[in-house]
Amino acid sequence: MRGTAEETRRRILKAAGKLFYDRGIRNVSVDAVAEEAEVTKRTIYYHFEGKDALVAAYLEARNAPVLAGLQRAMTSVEGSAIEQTKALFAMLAEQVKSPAWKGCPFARAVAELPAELDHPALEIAANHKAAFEAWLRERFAADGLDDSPLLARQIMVLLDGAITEMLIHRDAAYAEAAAAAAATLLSVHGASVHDR
Amino acid sequence: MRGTAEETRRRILKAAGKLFYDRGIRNVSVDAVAEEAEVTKRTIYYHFEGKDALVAAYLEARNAPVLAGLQRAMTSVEGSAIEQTKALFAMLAEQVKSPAWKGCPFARAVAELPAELDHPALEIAANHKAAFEAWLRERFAADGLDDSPLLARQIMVLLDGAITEMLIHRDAAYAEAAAAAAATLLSVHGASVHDR
DNA sequence: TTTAGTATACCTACCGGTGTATATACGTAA
DNA sequence: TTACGTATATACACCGGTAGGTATACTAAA
Repeated sequence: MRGTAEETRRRILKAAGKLFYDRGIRNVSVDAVAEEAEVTKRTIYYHFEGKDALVAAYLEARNAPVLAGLQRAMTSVEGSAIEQTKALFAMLAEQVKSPAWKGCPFARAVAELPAELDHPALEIAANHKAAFEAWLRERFAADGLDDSPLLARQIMVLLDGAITEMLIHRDAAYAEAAAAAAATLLSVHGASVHDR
Repeated sequence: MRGTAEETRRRILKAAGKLFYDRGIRNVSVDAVAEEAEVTKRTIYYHFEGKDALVAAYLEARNAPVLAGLQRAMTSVEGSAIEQTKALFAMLAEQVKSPAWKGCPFARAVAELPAELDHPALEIAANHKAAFEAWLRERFAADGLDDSPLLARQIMVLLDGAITEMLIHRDAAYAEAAAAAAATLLSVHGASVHDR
């Protein structure tokens, strides 16, 4: 059997994504990915240089969709920066209800991979986080908020903090607490509920 | 050769702690722990039921010292809740400078271990986080702050968020942003810089 | 016929874990 | 004090399973 190379590659990546995210990178063997993708291990090594490259490709593939999801969570609601930021944390609170939710794939990859081995995945994760922070900065600056670089950074901290706490406690209350904190910070920096 | 059992056990735990924290739990074999502890693997399995039990014991051993460190970071400075909370994040900003710093061992364990396997370490991590949150709650209530449960929760989010971001970016700026956010939240909830 | 892609089978290293022999500390009785 | 028995503690050697990775033969499309 032989589909196109691109199709096979996508199937491998999809299987890898599911398993890596669900069980953790080091807990998933290349054999397991092969079985999930209904492909032999040799085929995986035809398409990817090794497990590390597969992991990097997995994170790379997650980057754009996750970023888009975060942005959509905010822009899909009409309203000020405060209301949109609240929507962001509301989405988080919603996600934790699903047992399949396992936190942020990028943060988990960094937590799992020893830094000194400079795994290619580490840079991908850092770029992902930096990208959303930059997007937030623009968003807040567009609303004319004071010190949007600091504000964006603080929202990132709240976001990843809420994810971490929810992963540990499996309790949406942390997303709600983070939402309230975000609203407070935004209003202090000049945001009002009704502008824009 | 034979020291006391307690001494050997401590040596194993010390070695396990160093390696698990430095490289990640799944990246460290029992053999590696044995070598680091200058003990044979069989000795480890005499003292611990298995790797899972060793991991649990490692986290259990970290609980009290880490908690004490966090509390000391706050109580060692004179001043209001705001000043003490700032000191907490200042300690974090200091730690990230060390290359040996690898974030929160509890959060990393949770990120690395698949939840559905209900590894004993997961509960230990959750209890640790809950314990510091409870302590913060008491601390803030003692200062007469509004809604100390919410406030404590928000500080926890900022704390673990700052740790996550710093682990990813290796940049103390996130601890500083978190410190500023914490100060803002505290003052909104009734804290002043000079009370107490 | 060539060549990109897939399958079978296999390799070596190392994983967590164990069977068993041995060495030492310590309570007990002469 | 000494001799001894026993529980405790460590060492050595080993196990089956599985990890990441590969040699090679085959297959199907161009």
